[in-house]
Amino acid sequence: MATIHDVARKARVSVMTVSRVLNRPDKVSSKTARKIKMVMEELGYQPSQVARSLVKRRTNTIGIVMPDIKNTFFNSWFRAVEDSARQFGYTTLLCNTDENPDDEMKLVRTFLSHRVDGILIVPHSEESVKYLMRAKVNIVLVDRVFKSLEVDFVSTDHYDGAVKLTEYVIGLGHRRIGVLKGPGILFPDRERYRGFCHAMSANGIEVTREHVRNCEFKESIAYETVREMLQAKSAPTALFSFNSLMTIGAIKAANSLALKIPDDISLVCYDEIPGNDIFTPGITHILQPIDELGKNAVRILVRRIEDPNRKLKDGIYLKPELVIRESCRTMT
Amino acid sequence: MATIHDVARKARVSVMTVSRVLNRPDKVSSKTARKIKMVMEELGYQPSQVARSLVKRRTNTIGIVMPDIKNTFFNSWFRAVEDSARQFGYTTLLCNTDENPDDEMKLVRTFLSHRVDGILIVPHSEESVKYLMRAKVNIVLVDRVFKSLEVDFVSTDHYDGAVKLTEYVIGLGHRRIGVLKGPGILFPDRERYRGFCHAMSANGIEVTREHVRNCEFKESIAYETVREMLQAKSAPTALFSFNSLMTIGAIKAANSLALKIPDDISLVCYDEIPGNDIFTPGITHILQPIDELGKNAVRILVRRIEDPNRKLKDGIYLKPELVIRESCRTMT
DNA sequence: TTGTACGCGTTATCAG
DNA sequence: CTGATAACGCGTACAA
Repeated sequence: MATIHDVARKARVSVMTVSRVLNRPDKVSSKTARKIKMVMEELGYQPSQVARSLVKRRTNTIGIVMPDIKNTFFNSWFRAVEDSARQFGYTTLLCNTDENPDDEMKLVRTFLSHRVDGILIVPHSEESVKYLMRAKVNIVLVDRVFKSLEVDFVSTDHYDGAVKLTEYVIGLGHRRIGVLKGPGILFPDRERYRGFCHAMSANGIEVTREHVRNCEFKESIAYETVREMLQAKSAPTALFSFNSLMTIGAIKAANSLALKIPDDISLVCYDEIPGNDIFTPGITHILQPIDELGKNAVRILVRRIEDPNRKLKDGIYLKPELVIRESCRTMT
Repeated sequence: MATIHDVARKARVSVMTVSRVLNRPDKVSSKTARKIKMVMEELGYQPSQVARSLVKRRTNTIGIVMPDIKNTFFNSWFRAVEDSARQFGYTTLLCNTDENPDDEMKLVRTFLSHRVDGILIVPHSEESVKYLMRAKVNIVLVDRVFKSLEVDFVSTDHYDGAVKLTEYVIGLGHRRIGVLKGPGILFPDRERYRGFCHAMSANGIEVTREHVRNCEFKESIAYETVREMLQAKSAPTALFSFNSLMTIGAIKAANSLALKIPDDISLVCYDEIPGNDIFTPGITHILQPIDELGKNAVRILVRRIEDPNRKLKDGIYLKPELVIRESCRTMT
């Protein structure tokens, strides 16, 4: 691949002049500029970002660390991220952690060695975030917040979403509401549960242990759990699933028992499951402002890249939206 | 961020020795090696890939260019790609083209300037591919093949898939089969249509113009088209949709006319639509070997990176699979 | 308006 | 086994 020297030689000017038509086009006579551009074209010259990065100490890249791009939520989010990043002139490096802390740490290290200008991370472990902070890397946490850490973050108001969803279900007359939650390690999981409990007690309904289940955010576990719950004597009349995978497990469980949604069991969940707009019944769910989550994450990261010493930490919670479909029946 | 010089100074050795513990650990006494490693740890030193890239002329990155990561097919594919790329020691840069040739060209240029070691591209335009070839970049075409170009590629045998699917429908007794295809610009589109036509004529069925429609791979157009087709006097009894978006449009069209799948209209398609494993009726479809498509693309690209002068061009077509669900009725 | 000299962080070469 | 020196391709003073 041609270098700036090749261009300079062929155009019979110094490399500096070539460099200038790239960076300070006004500082070079339009005549030589034209000639140089021609030569660049002929040679198919593309300035080397790697050389440029070395001297400018900026790579114009940002690293994205997430659990799994196959998850609808994450790929939609990434799409918004890539679009805005590109507008700001950044290229995105992407990798998946599968919620594995070791991989997460390794990947973070890899990004560091690539000298990305900043990192957008949907973290699983606090370790990698702390590591990044010690390394003074520009970083924005997405979705999962660690309140004890002084970092920029963008997340959804999961508490609010859970309240909205729970109150909707309660409003329909349900009292025995089953909850499919995670192990309570991640921030969104805890917030959603907090929101659920709040809405319940605010309506004078007791949260019973047997109806609150840890499904590990896994389809298979949710499937078994729901099958068991629905066959119990005091089975819940409605289910609140905290995550798409668990929702899918729940639907399959209901199907396997030949229970109809919403006639036999009502179902609501966080996030939209794939195909929800196509098939019936559509599941009533909490829709996160995914695009905004992406745009804001990039906006905040770019601001920090441009002003690394900025004292103020930005942390925002965006409001989610209740999308009502046909998965709940009214209890009379 | 600490440099190799900082480490060298603090460990009271030359930078060369530090460099060696990273690259030729055997060429340095274990004693000094240990000391140096300690210092690296203390300083949180991460070797700079950008400096390293400059001298080695290798960035250990590969660029992925695709239409849209939100498409299930592409995000699954990318996942397989990222996994294998990482195993080979590469980090992935990812961007979306939305099938826009101008964006595609720009993004390709950006990747070039970042000096990626190779590019995996699901191309829309032949232009960008030619450009890449002229620039002598290592490149593997994925899914969309340009037969006139001497490039490595990995694709599915779309012809074979279309034949299988069409014969299945014909075997069920259908004769009036509607086709929702694209404009015939892209390779898979053309191959699928070729396969369809072959299967039809092999069974002595004429392909009628009115049942072959160009839907531009868009949900909205497919929706309108299918509504129109289904209301015609000699409406098809079965529909073959070439792509997920069009399939969704078709389902919505059938729903809007209160036509049941498969009772009133049978439907088959290429690729699995989101949620197909959850809802009923599941749509009978052609499943591409997505993971293999990803793994092989990386494998071939890596081989070319390691041996850029390799004369032989690798081109492989993987066989797709017919997945039978409940979206077709038998014609008696 | 254009050019010279140096540095960015690493590795390769060649001595010691 | 270890070190000095010269690249790698480009941008930034500072000169001319």
